[in-house]
Amino acid sequence: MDSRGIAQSIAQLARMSAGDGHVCGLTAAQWNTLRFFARANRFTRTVSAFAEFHATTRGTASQTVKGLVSEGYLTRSRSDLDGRSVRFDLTDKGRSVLSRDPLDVLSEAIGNLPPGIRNQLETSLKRLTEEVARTRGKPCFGSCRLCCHLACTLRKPGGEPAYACDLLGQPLAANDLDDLCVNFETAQPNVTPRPRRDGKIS
Amino acid sequence: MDSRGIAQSIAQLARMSAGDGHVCGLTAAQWNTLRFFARANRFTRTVSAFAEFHATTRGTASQTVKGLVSEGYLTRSRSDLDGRSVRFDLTDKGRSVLSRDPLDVLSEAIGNLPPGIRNQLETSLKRLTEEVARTRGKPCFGSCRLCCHLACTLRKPGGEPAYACDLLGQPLAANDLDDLCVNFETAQPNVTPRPRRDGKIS
DNA sequence: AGCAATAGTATCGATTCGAAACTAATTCCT
DNA sequence: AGGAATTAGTTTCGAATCGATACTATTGCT
Repeated sequence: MDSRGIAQSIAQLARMSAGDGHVCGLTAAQWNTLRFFARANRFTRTVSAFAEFHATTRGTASQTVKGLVSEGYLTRSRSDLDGRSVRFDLTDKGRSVLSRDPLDVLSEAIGNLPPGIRNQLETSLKRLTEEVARTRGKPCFGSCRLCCHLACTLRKPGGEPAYACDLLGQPLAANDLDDLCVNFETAQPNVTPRPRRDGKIS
Repeated sequence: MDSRGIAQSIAQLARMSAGDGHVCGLTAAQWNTLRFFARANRFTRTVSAFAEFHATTRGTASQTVKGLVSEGYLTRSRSDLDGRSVRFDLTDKGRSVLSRDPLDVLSEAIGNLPPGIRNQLETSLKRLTEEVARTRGKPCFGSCRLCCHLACTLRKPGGEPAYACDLLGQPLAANDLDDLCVNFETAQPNVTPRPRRDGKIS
């Protein structure tokens, strides 16, 4: 099969797995939104970040989020650091409905792959995502663990390491490190970082 | 990353690559439709097959196809074999616009993968597609070449082989063998074929 | 203080979608 | 052969989605 065929099979796999929509009374857009807010770190659980992730406009994203708030799947709270910013968090109801995520049929199929194959798949997908994001000029949403902005300091030898985000100047808990972040940038030499508006650093 | 993360990255890759819609004046749904009719064999270029492939209803599929016909990307012709059936074919205009397919950014990224990695990716995707299709009870749309219904007869030793579809009882040209087919069934032992309504055989 | 950029919201029109009703052709069953 | 059930495709309607645009409020820069 040629590259185009493989590209289409990725698209079809995503379409097929996304479900027929309307599972548990949620639309496809709402499922995507919940998945995003379940995986994004606290700097990233915003309307703007979700809009960029979901390749839509802020207006559309705002509407979808508003619907989920009014139905009790998300809570809305203003940011202390930035008066413009609003953060959205999953409620217990939101978390519990995600246990019936229609995308799980794909997750399970992936879980059935042999570990080596699965790792290879993950690596390939990461590479493809980065490459497409680069040609599109869009951010690529990785986790802190592989991000060039992750700062790790060891208080004392043999003790617990402390993490922080270099870009935002904010501390990171150990279980924040695997969550998605808008500000992700691959930790890798010989890559000129794309221009970006800075965070709350000054 | 866990299986769920990989599943989501497949979904995100598809979303990101599908483009912001509206490229060349075509919507995302229209692009998907053109891609399908460009890859499907003549038994499969129908509204019903496309609806199943695209995980939508026949009504929606019919509307999208109707729009593409009226804009000159597809032609509509009734089937000789089945008076109910209608076949749609790409026009030259349809073929030419596909050369600017926004999905090509992903195709190119895939083309940049090392051949071994690309083959591994293709294999994994095929396996995942089959597994998801099986749990969903949906057909999986493969090409004749790997289909259990492909019949190959050799007229005379050393001559050109002749192909046919066992299920439909129809001859297949050599360049039909790589196209998508609704009736695809993996050629593989120890698999009980799922129940299906038969084709035009009798 | 003044201006530009950013985060989020609201509104409007076009498109899309799913569900259901409908026509016509075919197949199944007896 | 004849009638019921199935299948292919279309149409219509209402809800949801989306993109574009305008708007408010906050922040950053000078």
